[in-house]
Amino acid sequence: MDYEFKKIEKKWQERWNEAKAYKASEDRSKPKFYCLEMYPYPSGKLHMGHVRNYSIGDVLARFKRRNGFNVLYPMGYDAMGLPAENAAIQKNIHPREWTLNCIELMKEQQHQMGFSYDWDRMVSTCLPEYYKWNQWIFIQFFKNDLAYKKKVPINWCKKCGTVLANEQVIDGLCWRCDTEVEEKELEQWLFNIRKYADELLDSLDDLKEWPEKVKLMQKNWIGKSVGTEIIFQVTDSELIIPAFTTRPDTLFGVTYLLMAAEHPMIPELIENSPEKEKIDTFIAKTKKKSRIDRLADTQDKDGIFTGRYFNHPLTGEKFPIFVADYVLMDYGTGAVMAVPAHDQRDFEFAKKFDLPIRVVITPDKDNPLRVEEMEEAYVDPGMVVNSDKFDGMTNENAKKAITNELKSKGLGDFSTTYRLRDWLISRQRYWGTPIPIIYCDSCGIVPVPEDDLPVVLPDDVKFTGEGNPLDTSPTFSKAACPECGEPARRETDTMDTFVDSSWYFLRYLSPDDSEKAFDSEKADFWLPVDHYIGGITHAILHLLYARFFIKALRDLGLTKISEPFKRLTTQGMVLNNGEVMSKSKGNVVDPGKLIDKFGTDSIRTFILFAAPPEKEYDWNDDGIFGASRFLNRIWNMVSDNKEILIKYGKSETTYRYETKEEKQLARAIEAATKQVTESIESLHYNTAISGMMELFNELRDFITAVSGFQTNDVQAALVSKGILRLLSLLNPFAPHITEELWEAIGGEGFISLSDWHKYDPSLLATDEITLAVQVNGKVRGQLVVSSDLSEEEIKEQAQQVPNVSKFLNGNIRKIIYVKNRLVNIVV
RNA sequence: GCGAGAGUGGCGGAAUUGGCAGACGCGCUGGAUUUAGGAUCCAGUGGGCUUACGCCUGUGGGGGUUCGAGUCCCCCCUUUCGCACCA
Repeated sequence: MDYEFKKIEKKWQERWNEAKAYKASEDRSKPKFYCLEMYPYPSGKLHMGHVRNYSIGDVLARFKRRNGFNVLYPMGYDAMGLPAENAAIQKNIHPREWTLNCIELMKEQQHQMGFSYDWDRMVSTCLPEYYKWNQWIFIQFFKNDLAYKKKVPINWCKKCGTVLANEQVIDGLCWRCDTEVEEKELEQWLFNIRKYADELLDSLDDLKEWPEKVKLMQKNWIGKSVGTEIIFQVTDSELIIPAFTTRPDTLFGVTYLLMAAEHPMIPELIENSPEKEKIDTFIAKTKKKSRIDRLADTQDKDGIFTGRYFNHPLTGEKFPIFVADYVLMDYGTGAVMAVPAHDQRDFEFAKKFDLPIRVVITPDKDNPLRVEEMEEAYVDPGMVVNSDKFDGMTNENAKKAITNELKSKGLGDFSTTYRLRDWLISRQRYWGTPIPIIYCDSCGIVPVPEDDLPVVLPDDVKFTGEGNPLDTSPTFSKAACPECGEPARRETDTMDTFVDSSWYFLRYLSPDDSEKAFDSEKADFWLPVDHYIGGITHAILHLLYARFFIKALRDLGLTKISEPFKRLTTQGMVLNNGEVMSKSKGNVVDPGKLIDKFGTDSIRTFILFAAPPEKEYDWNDDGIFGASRFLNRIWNMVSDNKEILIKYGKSETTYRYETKEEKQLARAIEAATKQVTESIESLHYNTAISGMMELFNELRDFITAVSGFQTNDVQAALVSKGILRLLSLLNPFAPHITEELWEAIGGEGFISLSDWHKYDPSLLATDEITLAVQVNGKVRGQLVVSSDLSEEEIKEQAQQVPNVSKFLNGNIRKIIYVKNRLVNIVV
């Protein structure tokens, strides 16, 4: 008979609510612990990924609370974004209505899961009370040169009339209407994240409790590269072309120069070229294929001679200038010095266009590389040759020497470039934060005065699926210039929703504050977040943006901290048959149905037991029966032993345990406490649960083996202690059933707010130890000895073990004893 | 191509500093019991050999270090993830 989980779970959720059991405040008498989960996009339905994410966090929050921490554990909704707008288009429902409805549904399911959030702190980013502060922060950024407007290339869908994010371009086509995406230049708003590139990179080292993998991904994304910028003089011209290189040591091996098709200097360079038309065609072709084909054929290099030459900065020699499709405008300077002997791409290009190849680095100076014999570029370190006065240097030394030479002649300098680009935040969409800017013909770009915030999203808009709905509002874009009062135009772009999520964890600290974005004092108290849990999918973008925000806010004097998240756990995805769960694949497992069938305690216990948090988990329905059975067995064990639990439950009496069974159970209780405690701390919830299962098995074995224990004070108290301990340890995982059983046996208050047990190491010690006895590393028998026996005696006894002696043959070379573990006899 | 992980029973997964591989659960097999439930309880469960005590073998493959290797070192294979012409 299953216990009545539905009734019980509802009962305790209501009790916790009424008592505001998990409310957090700035109580300075206890150490603080900020436990944060990545807030969800409110799709309306919880999916298994959410269940896993929040179960991980909830166990931690409950554990820390019971260990004397003042725990802040909030929840909110990342409520702006495209799905709401699509719902508006498809179902003719306003995004706000759709979103708020979804939030209610989602919140209801989270309540059902029994997560111990402080719901009074809930935040929804789609409300003007929240996005007002996005706008306020934007204005602070704008005033401090962290937000600026610039013409940038973007993905443009003509049919939808909107910009697309890179992820929304699929095989060069618009994800929604399959129209070919154009590259276009548009005036867009950007955040100057590059200003923080160095700090974002360097302080990764301070994040000791982040997964290396995530830090590495961020490092690669920032892509810092140190080198030299060299100025190349165009022959018979005043024009100069700067090029960035990480290999200034190969400067004497340069035999041509390459420029990106988008390079702004090209029109001037080819102005008078007889081949102008051909070059233009090539450039047009290259620009068009950019994103689409560049990904497809990264091997085939193509280019065209511009008809122009440059003079080598140190030798004065004349070399040709090419336009090449593999040179990118948005990295470095958009121009590259080509060294075919020491760069594989240049090598291939030189072969194709029959350009000279000059060896300037060689691995062995007595036996230099021969161009004729080279089948690929030599890119490793070596000795400098054919480089005038730099010959004989190691190439590492030559990097500095050659750069210094260039520097002294005003032809170059040390330089650093980054792969990281500034963060483009403009979106031509409705359901986001309006960018608080007004364009005035006479005053230019003017921020909305802070007193006029928020700039609220208008309702008089049409959702047609084409263009920015904000442009359809007859009123929104009309505004008076804040400076001169003349009629002006309001910005209709909205912000990327990653802006919302870059600081929401600060808003939780004072969600109802109408005076400021967040309370700096509270931020100093609660931040950094002690443990942040979320999907690996956000390893780069969200986590990098949030780190950037905190640093920027710090420099604005609003917070003292430099890193928002102290410890990070990226939980693995929940798959189904090896595939991501998605509506289109029809393989979504609905947690709602499972809650209904098994109860939330079983689901929580199961999902945490199934695999360690960081690992992917391929969903399998069967396993959940195990968790459900486990809880039912505990329920029955408590019911069967109710009398002794009520009688001995609160007893503090300590007893001496005499029998083997008593000693074993007493020890198992402490061992489980130790294991569960340590496993939770290291987030190995699966082994924590197996530890509790072992304790249960020990209790069951004791109850079965020792008849009449109910009437024996020592034994009844021991069983009672064991069961209570089990409930206590289980509570963070299965909070409802444990509260109910706790109450049923006369426990006072909430078990979820009771003190966590410290294990007693003295009870862990045994007076008998079992050793494995090996001969030449192979286990041949076992030896049970008293724990105070000397090493000599143990070695002696080991030889007498029945199955061991026959392998000895009398010639023992060595005996190795590993304390409490084994004896290995080498013959 | 570059970078970072991961390979353990039928399955999910355990294994302190190198120290009895397979904890715990699922599944499966056999048994008990029952107002038949995905119930409960007991026993078994890596492979091979053996009537049995036991023996051999076994953590992707191949070498090595060691009294002893899932764990450390070298080479290879498979696989997942990230980046992908970054000058």
